[in-house]
Amino acid sequence: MYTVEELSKVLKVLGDPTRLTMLKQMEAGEQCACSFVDCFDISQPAISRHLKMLRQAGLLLERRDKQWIHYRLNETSPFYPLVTDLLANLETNEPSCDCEPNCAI
Amino acid sequence: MYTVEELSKVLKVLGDPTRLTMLKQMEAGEQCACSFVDCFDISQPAISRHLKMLRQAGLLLERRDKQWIHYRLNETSPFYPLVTDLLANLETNEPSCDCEPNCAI
DNA sequence: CTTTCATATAACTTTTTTGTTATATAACCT
DNA sequence: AGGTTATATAACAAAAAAGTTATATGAAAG
Repeated sequence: MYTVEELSKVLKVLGDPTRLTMLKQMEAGEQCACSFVDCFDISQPAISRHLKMLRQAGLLLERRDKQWIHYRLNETSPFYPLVTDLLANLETNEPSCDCEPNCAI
Repeated sequence: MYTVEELSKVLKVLGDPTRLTMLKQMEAGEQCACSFVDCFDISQPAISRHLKMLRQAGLLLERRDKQWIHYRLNETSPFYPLVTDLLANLETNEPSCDCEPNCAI
């Protein structure tokens, strides 16, 4: 059971096309932050702030590998079931972002 | 399947404590607009705008009875399953709003 | 050690959201 | 008709969100 405050806070974070697309991409697995920078038409700091919001909502976990930071869905979040359910009903972004990240995965 | 644009738009509308609480109250059935005005600590025009946003997102239907307007969840919305699922996992607001609407229901 | 690359943070601007007060509309009630 | 009640809209102010450029941090590579 979520409280109104905590659920509305998470829904607000989810209610943005950039962040929703980021999550959709992480549905398939870990994503390097650099791949988001390549995919979206906004600046690197803007990407960084979107990721921070998702992290602060507890929806993401990060893993540092050398200079790259990889983000993935936090399966232990109380909102993980909600997130996966939403993503399962979300169309893959067209045209799909097929840019190659310059990290070694 | 929802598109990123339409889902993020609906989640943004849902991502507000006032609107989420309104929906929770409508989970039990139709609610008179006047009862929202009594329940929340914001002005009547603010209530009216929140209801408008929920209506414009297609989440509500309205029924006029004399001077009162009653709102209820739109069961035919493509987002109705999502909304009911969210509300089912949402705590009832404490302290519960037990103000009596002055309409004859 | 200095440069480079990936990412984060700071400072600031623009846009969006949410509230307010004042006013309009619509229905009801003498 | 004229007053009252319920709801909506307009105009505006304050707060929050989302973007930008400039700068900082931290790891890698010469």
